[in-house]
Amino acid sequence: MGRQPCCDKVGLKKGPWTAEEDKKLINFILTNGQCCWRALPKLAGLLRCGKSCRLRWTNYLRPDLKRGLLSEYEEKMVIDLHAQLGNRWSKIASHLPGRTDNEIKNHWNTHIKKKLKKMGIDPVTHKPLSNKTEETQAQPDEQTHQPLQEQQQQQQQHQHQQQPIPVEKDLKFEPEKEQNREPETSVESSTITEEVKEEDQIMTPLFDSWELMNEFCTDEAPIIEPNEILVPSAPSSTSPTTTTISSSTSTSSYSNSSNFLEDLLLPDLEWSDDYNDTNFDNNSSMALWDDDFIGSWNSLINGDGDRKQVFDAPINQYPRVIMDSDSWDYGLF
DNA sequence: AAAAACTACAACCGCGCAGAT
DNA sequence: TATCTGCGCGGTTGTAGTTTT
Repeated sequence: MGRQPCCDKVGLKKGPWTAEEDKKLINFILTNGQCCWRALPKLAGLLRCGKSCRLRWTNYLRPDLKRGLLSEYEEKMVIDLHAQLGNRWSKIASHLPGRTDNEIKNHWNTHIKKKLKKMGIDPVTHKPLSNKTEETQAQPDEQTHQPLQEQQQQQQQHQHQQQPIPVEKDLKFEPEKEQNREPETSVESSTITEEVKEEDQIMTPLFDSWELMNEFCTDEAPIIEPNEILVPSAPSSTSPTTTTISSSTSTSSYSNSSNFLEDLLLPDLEWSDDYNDTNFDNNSSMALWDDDFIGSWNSLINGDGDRKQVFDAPINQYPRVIMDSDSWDYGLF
């Protein structure tokens, strides 16, 4: 009958994670991969519920995460996607590799909302704010927020002009469609989209195509097995070859010890023999953990300075993560 | 210098869905 | 088929850090 409960919650620790706990979690996942979250805490020696472990891993410790503030480009993406999808943060996050739904949600609530309001845009409807809507609609709408596109669909349905677009269609980010929007329904959105499109051209090397991005979903990423983790070991002038990742910093008030991952039972993290044999061209070779990324993670975990600064680089300088389905086929993951 | 107010974000909570039994 | 759990999602809370008074 059914399954065992997630956790008995008795004697389980709550609140901020400590460096020690992070160490255990990382260590366990790197060694064993992600197994079922329910069993993980026990196996990893953690007094946490599986849910908490999953959250900690997916939102903070996962190696393919970008850290730091969202770039302007990412912000625009979020705004545009929010106009289409509403508060479906995980869907929005799936379009922004390396970003988590939690991160985007927080950023939306703390930064973007204010920004839009300042610009005179209703962050809920993405329409220009009138005094009336600002005062009387903002709060109630928040509860019953409908994505702009859905509102449009309803309008369209109402007008019997065309068949409704299936909701799932929303999940595809289609810049072309943006252009076809009726101006009065997405003034800001289309403006943003145009800017995004401009940037898109610049960003093409990162996001090979919108199609590619649409297909990428962090949630769909295969489980990373330890023997599948690729870490460059080739000498680099800019980054040490060591894969040592040291003590983490976070709100969990980590120690400044730089020996964090020295203690980890890291699997042999070496170049895969296949690494240079992939069909990626060398200039755009991708790895889960490339030099820059390892450096960034080192910085993050070492706590050397403001972690936000570590990633305060243009998006095209972010470490790349596997995001095209072909990659899975070549044993990189 | 200290207290209050504000900000940012990690973490928690509760719910719903999908799948296991 | 019914029951129950695992997991993921979105909303909310707690708290550390920062700024203002």
